[in-house]
Amino acid sequence: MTEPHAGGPRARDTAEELQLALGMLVRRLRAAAGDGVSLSQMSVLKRLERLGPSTASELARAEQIRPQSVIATVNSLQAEGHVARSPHPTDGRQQLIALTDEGRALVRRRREEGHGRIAELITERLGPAEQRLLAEAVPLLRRLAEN
Amino acid sequence: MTEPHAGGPRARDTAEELQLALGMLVRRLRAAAGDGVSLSQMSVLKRLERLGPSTASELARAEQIRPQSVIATVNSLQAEGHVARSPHPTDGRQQLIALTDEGRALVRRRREEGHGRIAELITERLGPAEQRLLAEAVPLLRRLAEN
DNA sequence: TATTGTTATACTCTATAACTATA
DNA sequence: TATAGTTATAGAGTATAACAATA
Repeated sequence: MTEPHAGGPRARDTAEELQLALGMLVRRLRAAAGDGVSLSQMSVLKRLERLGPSTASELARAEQIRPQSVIATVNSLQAEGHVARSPHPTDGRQQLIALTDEGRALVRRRREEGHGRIAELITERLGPAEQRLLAEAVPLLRRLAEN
Repeated sequence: MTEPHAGGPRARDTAEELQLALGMLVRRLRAAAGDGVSLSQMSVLKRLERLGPSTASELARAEQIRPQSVIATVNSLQAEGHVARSPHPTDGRQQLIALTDEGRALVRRRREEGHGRIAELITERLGPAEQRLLAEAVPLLRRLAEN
């Protein structure tokens, strides 16, 4: 019964527990998404804040979803006044999507409020050492999620 | 500008990064869900394996979703032969939901295969020390997700 | 009356396929 | 022909509201 060098049962157990926790956390967050802005919408708004004005393709690549899916989200955000489209200066096929002032204010407000439920949970349920451990682990999750 | 005693900016940053990584990971896992069994379906199957035969209410509580939502998932699992319903022995209102032999075999097979994409990602992208760190952090995520 | 399960319906999120406009 | 954006449509996942059956 030799162990696989880099993983073995531990990786498998971690995977199972992680998947379970992931599902539950996402459900909890979705249920708690306030302000009338859904998780996906918020994700796109934050992405625009980081990237600046972007095309649908760029957003889709960053979010790891299809351009068609991003467009659906962008349409709803535009209808609510959080983003605006403008024609690309040189390529007539492209549309630049950008935060409106209102969208930017929404993201800022959300950040100041502590990112809602998840920050509350972290401070309520984890001690200082555990919070540090979690902070170290999050970049690893990020690596798992990246393309 | 006094800091909250147990959190402060660190918890807020962790929350933001965690939420971003969470969304991306779930999308990646959903896209990779094989075997014709979705993430929610698999979650219910695993839950039944842990809990044994359960009522819809019990499952809903464990999964943190509404009984109506669990019933939709159970209906699809039953149509595919992975679970079966039987009347509760003493309470005529309740239905016991249990894994069929086929459902049990599916969960076992999935575990032997290493829980699919997520275990692969862990062994491919993280070194041994990072895997240990992640394994320590997963129970914390679990705590955040619990009721 | 309270509890359990259920059906009907709707919304979010994402996908695939097919179309339009521009390069 | 290739690329960017888009529309149409569908399926998973979950919610609320309303109802039926049983306790």
